Amino acid sequence: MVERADAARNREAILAAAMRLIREQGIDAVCMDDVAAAAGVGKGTVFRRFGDREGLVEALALQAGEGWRDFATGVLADGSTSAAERVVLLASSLFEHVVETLPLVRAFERVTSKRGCDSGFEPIRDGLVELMAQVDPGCDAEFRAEALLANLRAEHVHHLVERCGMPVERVRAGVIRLAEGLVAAPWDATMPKL
Amino acid sequence: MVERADAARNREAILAAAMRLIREQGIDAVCMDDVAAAAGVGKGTVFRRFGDREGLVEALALQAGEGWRDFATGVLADGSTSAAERVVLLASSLFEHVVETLPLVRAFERVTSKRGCDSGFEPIRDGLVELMAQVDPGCDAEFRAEALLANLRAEHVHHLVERCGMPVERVRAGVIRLAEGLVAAPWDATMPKL
DNA sequence: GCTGTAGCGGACCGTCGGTCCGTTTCTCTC
DNA sequence: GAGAGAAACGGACCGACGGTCCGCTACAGC
Repeated sequence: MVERADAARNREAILAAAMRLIREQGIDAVCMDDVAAAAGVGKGTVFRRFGDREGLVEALALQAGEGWRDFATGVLADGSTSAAERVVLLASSLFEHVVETLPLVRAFERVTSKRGCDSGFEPIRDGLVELMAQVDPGCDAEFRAEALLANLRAEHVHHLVERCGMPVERVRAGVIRLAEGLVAAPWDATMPKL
Repeated sequence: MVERADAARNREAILAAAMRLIREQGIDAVCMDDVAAAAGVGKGTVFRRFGDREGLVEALALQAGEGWRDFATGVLADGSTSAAERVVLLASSLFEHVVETLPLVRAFERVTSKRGCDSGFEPIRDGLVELMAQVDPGCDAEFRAEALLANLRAEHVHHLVERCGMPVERVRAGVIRLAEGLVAAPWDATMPKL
């Protein structure tokens, strides 16, 4: 059974309304009634579509992260660049994605019981672990990948920018240097400073 | 005016009850009525003492973190060890504290609007930044300190242990190697692998 | 003991996530 | 185009929970 036309229309309206509200007010200030009202539908419709609050935020994050996920998948599949380069590329592109959709990704991190910066994120995480292992076989690649990802959590980025007052540019530079440092072979005298 | 005897008794009872409930069930499953009932006091008493939910969790975190804060303050003041050694010592001791009180620190991170793994944490954070600057003048010490702390968030540790299935010992080793790596001078050929 | 006041407790309130079910609307078939 | 059946709708409703209020209690100072 294909999705009914009105159902599809409502789905889009709800996603758009929720996205706008969360961007404007932050997840904690947005309740499901607000979303329903802003979308011009009944509350029951929101829950019918998305199950619960978590489902709605997850659907939003999935939608917002689609472009980045495609890009990242391409990076992982691209054999023409070194593993180290690909790690840096993944980190910087994820950073851009997180910065651009900060309130949403933050909402997702807060609300979901799953981890990761995005839904459907696991294959990319696993790819990153694999790259880390290629760069330095014998290291704890999983721990290292997670250490990098910890610096890319929306909550962490938000903390650096809002609470520590770092400009986004400075955080970007730090993230890239950190990624470079994590994939620089320890014996490499040209390892950039973090 | 000194705190009245019954008030002090109730304060302790509430803290103990809340601590136990959060440890047993996690912060999300514990409501304020439960805490009041478990402490054998009225709900109003809980709110009178601690203001709100956040205040209660903050008081708990403050109490639980007291020992570690004292230790860390001592480490910062100890001039007989190198900056690099002190960074590693701070990281490993904080890791132990976080592991030992995981549910509580996690609750604190979730509930509070402040950041940091603990209340009264800022001076130690600042000391860590200072140490990073000593180790490598010219680096972005604040970013580097935060990068280390990001790996010591209760949520991150919980993620590694519970979701990734890493034994605590493995995470501990990773954290220590990461700290060592962050304070190893880039030109140092003996830098340990992360 | 008496008294003033800090403290107590639990009924009460508003909000919000989630459910339910009578009504509406779409789509498929003839 | 009309009728039937299913899918979707919507908002009244419910239970849980954080937080408040205020009449009552009991501690501490005299």
